[in-house]
Amino acid sequence: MTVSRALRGERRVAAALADKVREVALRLGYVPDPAARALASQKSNQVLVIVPLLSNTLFVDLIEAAHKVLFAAGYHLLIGVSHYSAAEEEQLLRAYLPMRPAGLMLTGYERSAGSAQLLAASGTACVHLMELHPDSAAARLHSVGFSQLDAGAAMTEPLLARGYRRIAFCGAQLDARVMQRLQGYRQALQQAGLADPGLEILSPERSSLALGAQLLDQVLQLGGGVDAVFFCNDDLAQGALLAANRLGLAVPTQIAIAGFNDLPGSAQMVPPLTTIHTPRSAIGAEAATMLLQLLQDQPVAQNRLDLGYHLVRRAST
Amino acid sequence: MTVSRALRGERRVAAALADKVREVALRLGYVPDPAARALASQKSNQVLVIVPLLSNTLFVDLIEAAHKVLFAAGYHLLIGVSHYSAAEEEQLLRAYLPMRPAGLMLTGYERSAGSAQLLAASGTACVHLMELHPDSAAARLHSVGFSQLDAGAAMTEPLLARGYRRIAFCGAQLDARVMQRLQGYRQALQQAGLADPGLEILSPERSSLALGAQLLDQVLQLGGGVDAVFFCNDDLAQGALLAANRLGLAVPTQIAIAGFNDLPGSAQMVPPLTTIHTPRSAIGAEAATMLLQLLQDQPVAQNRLDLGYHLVRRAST
DNA sequence: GCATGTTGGGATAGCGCTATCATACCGGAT
DNA sequence: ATCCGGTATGATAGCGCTATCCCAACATGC
Repeated sequence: MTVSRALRGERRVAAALADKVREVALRLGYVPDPAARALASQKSNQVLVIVPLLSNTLFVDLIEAAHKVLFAAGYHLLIGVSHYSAAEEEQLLRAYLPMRPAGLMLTGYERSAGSAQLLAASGTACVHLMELHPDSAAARLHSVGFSQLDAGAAMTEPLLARGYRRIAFCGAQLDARVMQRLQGYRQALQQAGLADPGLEILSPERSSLALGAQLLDQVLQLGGGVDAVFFCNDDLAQGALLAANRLGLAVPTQIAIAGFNDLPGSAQMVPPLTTIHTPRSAIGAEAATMLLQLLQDQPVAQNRLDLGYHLVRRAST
Repeated sequence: MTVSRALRGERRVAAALADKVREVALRLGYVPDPAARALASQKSNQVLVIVPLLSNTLFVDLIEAAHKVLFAAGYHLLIGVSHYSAAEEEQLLRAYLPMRPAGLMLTGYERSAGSAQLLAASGTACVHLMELHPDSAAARLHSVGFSQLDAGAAMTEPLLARGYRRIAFCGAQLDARVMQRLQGYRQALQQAGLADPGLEILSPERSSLALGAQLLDQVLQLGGGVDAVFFCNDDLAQGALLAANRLGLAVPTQIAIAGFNDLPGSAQMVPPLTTIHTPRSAIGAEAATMLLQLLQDQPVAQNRLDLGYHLVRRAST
């Protein structure tokens, strides 16, 4: 018992004894068995993270930052990929929750009834990423992110201010966050009296460069003097920029193109892409810190942490 | 004991009884505790995968494919990211090996002495990804991939055949696989009597679009009529293509650009990028299958599985 | 008829930790 | 000298499974 306590730093063990224990453990190469720990204490040192995709830098940034904070605190990440499917997410929860993860990090709030039930039944501490919970008074929920709706407006308004009048919106994937950005775009256009549902092009397909090119094509077929396009994601916008290049369309003079997320390649594009920079690493790190506080029964300063975003003006608009 | 056996399908349990057990387990929502299983059986159902990076589609493809095969067999992935650092890899092994993963999937063969020792001491089944082991007779080692050296030559030779004479090589990261591709490039040039160490530009930095642009700059400063550049990675090549576009350099007429790996964006570039397509998903899936055979003590058909690669000729050369 | 499998089911004893309660010890108040 | 509360250490009993041995029941071959 004393060794167990000394190594975990739990309760008080005389400093001299604790040092000796650690020294001997090191010398013998003794490492506590995580399985036995988990069995005896009824909780593991794993934190389950479920992201929609791994092939988007966005989520990788989140994971890397969270890993750094949690690994330093002795926790390990168990990474699940839901492919934007509530059913797959539920399947992952069903598979991983029995491992009694110490905590959870989930993306957004949209999930199946089964998932919600599993989560409630497990009672595991959970932090939600990317989206803030709409109800700021929901004290039981923890979230770190920014307002996707505001960010959508924050891209649209400057475009309006610059004089663009027929601004199309291209969305793919159509997950909750994309729809919120769309909502922000709509509100901004409405406020300017320029709303037109015909300017919205939505596709349920996975976001990609190739799809960006296709969506630009659709925009061009709209006619009616579309002078700017707000893509819900930099992937799409990059694809559109390349397509414009292929078609000999001048950006931004013939058509302006804007994206969202500020992915690595966006600054390199020709012309460089105007986009909204989102603080993925900070979200991952802060969410991990919040989870750690939850796990250690420390008071959490804010259960709804808004990390904002900012507009990055480049030459594509 | 009978329930345990019925649920695992281990040994023979009367079919009727086994069905009944499963039915009751389902009804009660009973799921065996993985920690208790791990403690009693001295092995977990987790497979540790260590990749250099998550921000490269290459490794994500590997992981997704391996996950699919292993998840279906009841195993879970424990993903570690080494950032191309042998020290970080060792740290990950030190953290994760005590969890007694059922198996391991590692990238390449370069690792620290400490890592090698940990691996040997653990005796865990291990499959190596991407690179084939140079010694095909090393029966104890299991690998799935392709010859990086041959692939390097397979890009260089067609360039020579097309009449390019001053072919530069740009490499970043400089991990083992990049160096093998470089070797293939060298051999091809030597065979053609066109070798020139001055045409090699190597940078230890992380591969990125921005670095690709910088490396292209360096190539242009070489002078001497460089007519083609083989980038060790599509990231770099894409960056170079964009940079050429910015500089008003015509590709491929003024300079031809080739990459490696056939990443998603490469076909979308202007002009589309000539590259080597590598079978990442197949490697992940086959490696997982091989590991599964190892875990179930089934005979493994080949302990060194060559999945090849192929040249994708596009307009950038 | 008996030794010799073979097969399905069960009893027992851990796996290596931690929760919990007990105890020893110490200084200070009575 | 006794009592008492607080603190450091220790004894005990599991956590929920599986490895292993055991046994009953029945089949097989000579």
